[in-house]
Amino acid sequence: MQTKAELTKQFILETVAPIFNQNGYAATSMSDITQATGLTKGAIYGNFKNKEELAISAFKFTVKALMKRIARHLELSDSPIQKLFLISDFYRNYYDYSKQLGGCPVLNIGVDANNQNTPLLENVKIVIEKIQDQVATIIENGIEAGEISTEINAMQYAKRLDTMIQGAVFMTYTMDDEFYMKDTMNQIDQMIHNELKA
Amino acid sequence: MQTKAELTKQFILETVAPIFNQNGYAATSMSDITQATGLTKGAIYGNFKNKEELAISAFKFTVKALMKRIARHLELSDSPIQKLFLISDFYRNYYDYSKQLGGCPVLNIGVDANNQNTPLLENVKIVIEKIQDQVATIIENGIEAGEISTEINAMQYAKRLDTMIQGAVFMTYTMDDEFYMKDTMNQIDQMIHNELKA
DNA sequence: CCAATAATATACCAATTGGTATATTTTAAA
DNA sequence: TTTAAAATATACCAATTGGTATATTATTGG
Repeated sequence: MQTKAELTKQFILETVAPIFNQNGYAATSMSDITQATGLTKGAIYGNFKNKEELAISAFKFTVKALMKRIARHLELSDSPIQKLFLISDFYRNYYDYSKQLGGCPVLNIGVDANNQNTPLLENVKIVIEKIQDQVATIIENGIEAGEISTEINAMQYAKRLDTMIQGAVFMTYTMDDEFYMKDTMNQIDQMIHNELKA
Repeated sequence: MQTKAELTKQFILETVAPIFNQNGYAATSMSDITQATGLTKGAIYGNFKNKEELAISAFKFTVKALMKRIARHLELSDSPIQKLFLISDFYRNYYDYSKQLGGCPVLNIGVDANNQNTPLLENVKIVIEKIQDQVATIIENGIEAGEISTEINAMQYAKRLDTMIQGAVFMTYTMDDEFYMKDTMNQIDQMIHNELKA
């Protein structure tokens, strides 16, 4: 059984995470947080050392939910190459899903923290590396399974896919137009077909 | 001859633009601005209505410089397809150049203004559309000149290029690693060769 | 060189910022 | 049910926020 405090901490994070994600670090005030949670400063500062620790925890909270969701989606197939198609499939609906999170945490916090909040930025970097490692592993498994050409540099392609996806997320949000997301995913599917397949 | 006030206005913009671009709107305070310029609030508010107008003017100032630089680079060839290669060529060195601007204004202000500052976001949208129109025009000229396949949808490809470039800018800045920029530009060159060429 | 005006500096405003010390309430084990 | 401890609320802090009214200084055309 969870203690009351653990539940409160959880509640604060799930309430505050989308706010930080939407507004950014500086534009989110402690009074935004007390207002949204209905709690007082005592409760917030009792559970988190300061604003920065809260922002980092909130980022981790959002990323954890996102990663779990992706991982679950990738379970729909065991085939490495099909898993790659499942990634583009996941991002086809990412605009709607990520809106619930307050936007894409990697993009938003990545840009927001740049030259602003070093510890926060470090956490974003770690997440990006983790994602790319996972995609690279899928590609490597595909090569071993004979599904993907041995010519392919797994990490390079993982980074290419990640770069294209982040570009599509940025354009989709900024222009408020899902065309970018959908078209980029079509482009990625074509890449998998034409360049990656053995 | 420019009046003293016009020179001051110019000076404020060139001093303040990179600060807004780096920090974002909320994280840039009026005292940051007075400190950086060495001017007082009287001078700032005498030249700009308020913080928002200053931020918008600063964004336009940066974009103007950037667009001029790109336009000049594209003058190096008259051939549409060579102009496309010149675009990727320009962005190969974009990390170093854009650092002087305080980062990529489209990416930084685009993300920062999302759900935060509607007038600022509108200005970012207009810039993105303008850029895409220009690229689409180059592609259309290439089709007319017989350099580019008639199968190509100019605007779709302009958006794809823009999306990939923005993704590369984001990854390069967030990871502080130019690999993303360089590799994406190689990828774009390959696309031009393999998909666009007539 | 002078006067009208434009430009900038100064001093101030209420509101809000992140954070803390302390008081109060709630929790949970005995 | 009592009680020690944990969790939350309250009241406060100095510093900073964006912005303004007014005083002072520069500028520039005649």
